Amino acid sequence: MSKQADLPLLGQDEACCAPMVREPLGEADAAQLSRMFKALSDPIRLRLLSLIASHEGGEACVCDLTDPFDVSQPTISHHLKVLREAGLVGSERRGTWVYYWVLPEALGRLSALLDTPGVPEKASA
Amino acid sequence: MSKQADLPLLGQDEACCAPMVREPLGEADAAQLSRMFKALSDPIRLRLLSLIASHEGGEACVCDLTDPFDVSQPTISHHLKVLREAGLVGSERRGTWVYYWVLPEALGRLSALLDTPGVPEKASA
DNA sequence: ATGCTGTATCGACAGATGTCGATACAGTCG
DNA sequence: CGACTGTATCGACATCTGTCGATACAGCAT
Repeated sequence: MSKQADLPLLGQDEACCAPMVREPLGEADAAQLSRMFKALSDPIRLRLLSLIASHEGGEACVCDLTDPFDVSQPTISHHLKVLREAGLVGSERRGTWVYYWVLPEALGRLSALLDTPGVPEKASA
Repeated sequence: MSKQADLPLLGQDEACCAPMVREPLGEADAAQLSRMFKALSDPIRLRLLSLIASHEGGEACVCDLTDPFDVSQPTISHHLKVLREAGLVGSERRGTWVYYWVLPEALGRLSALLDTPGVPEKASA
């Protein structure tokens, strides 16, 4: 995590949305999107994200997120930071605990990008 | 991010599909999905994928995929291999040229995973 | 066969990433 | 205040990743 330090956070506003099946990505869009996908490219981060997203109330305390994994607390903290800096989650300290929640717009944009029009895709029953 | 060499290709069949907002990912699913996201975590691969996906006929020759980038031909070949081994694209040699196409099911599964029920998400007009 | 073009593989290297233990910081509770 | 718990940062390290030039391989053309 060195290059990209100067980027504030990933904005919730930039980056294209149309399915990539429609038109080629520009360099800038690709750069930004790739940083979000990179945040999803680790199994622990993926599980963290799903734990947060599926936690009741839509948010989870770090204390809930450390136990399920076999890695150290600093490592979890590091992964949470990556998710946060990718713009995928938000966080806030409330008293003793720090809470994380998913930013649905970010996930939604990635989902839309990967959407493949024309494929049934299970008709989310 | 270490073990994974022994995995053949990413199967088109395993891995969960339900939005991660619904329930936490298991370790196995997370591992497989993370490898797909890792393939998307590079700007060049993202642009390659979108070039392939949006190319007429749904497939593109490597010869069409090399020029648009500032990197060497071996590097493009490497990135295409990563996409292929992640199960995101298929490829075939036809005479002199090698063609790549997107595997919509794979993208669709990732899209579904990231889908955030309850967010308008632009109502794909 | 010989050469030529398109694509893949190899070996090497700089830089990025995940992990850890140690430690600093933030709040709460005696 | 001082001790204690929860979380973040730091520095170090092994491994992984993207990139290159060199080269091998595949198929067409001469």
